[in-house]
Amino acid sequence: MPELPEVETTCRGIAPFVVGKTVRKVTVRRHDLRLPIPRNFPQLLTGKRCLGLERRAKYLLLRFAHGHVLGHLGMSGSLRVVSEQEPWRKHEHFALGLAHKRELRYHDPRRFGLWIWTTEPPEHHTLLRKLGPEPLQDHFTAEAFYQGTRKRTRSLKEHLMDPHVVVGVGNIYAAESLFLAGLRPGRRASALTRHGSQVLVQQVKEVLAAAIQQGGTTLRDFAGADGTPGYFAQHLWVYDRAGKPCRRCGTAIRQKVLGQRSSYYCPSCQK
DNA sequence: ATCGCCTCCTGCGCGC
DNA sequence: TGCGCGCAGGAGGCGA
Repeated sequence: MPELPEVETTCRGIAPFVVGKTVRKVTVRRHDLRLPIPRNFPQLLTGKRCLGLERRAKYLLLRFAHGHVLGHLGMSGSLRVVSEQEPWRKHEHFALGLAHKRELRYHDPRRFGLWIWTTEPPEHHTLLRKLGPEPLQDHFTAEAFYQGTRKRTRSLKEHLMDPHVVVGVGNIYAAESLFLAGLRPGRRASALTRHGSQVLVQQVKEVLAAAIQQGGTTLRDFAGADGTPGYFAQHLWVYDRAGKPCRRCGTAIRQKVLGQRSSYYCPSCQK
């Protein structure tokens, strides 16, 4: 299940097979994702050349001359490039036929993902309009993050995971960056200090950059476009380690639910 | 505006 | 082995 590094890994992995390539064929087996795949997807895309592929937050944008495909992998979505001969797996919902008898296949057991068409500039689309800054860009600053936490009563972790505050920080990387910043996930956001924000923002950037470099995190079923897993999981400090000894001090890692999501922290290393 | 809870869906691992 | 349960990497939508 993808967070920003997994989406970025996917984006980079499929780009060579997609960008500049003409869509030969569109096959949709199931339309009923979080939002329905448009019925006219095949007519819209067949014979059209993909002019660009980019990631915004955890969304993927395929640019065509007449509009954009806007995709999101949800909790369990993944894309891979396969030979068109390859038998369809369970939960593969659509395929874009590409050059050299290859196909881009979308797999999503839980169907929380979405693939839609938009003719507006994608940044104006309802789903993208209100998103916060990209964490790896310079305008995601400690000062801006600090200001956003003022008077916020929810937990620091929920705040960090809010895509309107900053995009791409999901449950794993929120836990990891809070650990590395030495901050407890359950503290009120408003209790963050300027210095705390400085450290946290720096750690968010470092953790995400490192995860991208490692090809993302594979917990259960994430794999890059060629099916290879990511290697970040072996570096996790706290995520999914409840009861296990802290890798830094040996204290048992604690688990606590915040905003309906499991949160993990070291009660000794994080204040 | 903000918060906190609910929801969508399927699969997996656990305890009995 | 089989069942029921809780939980899973996201995020929009709701009522308060």
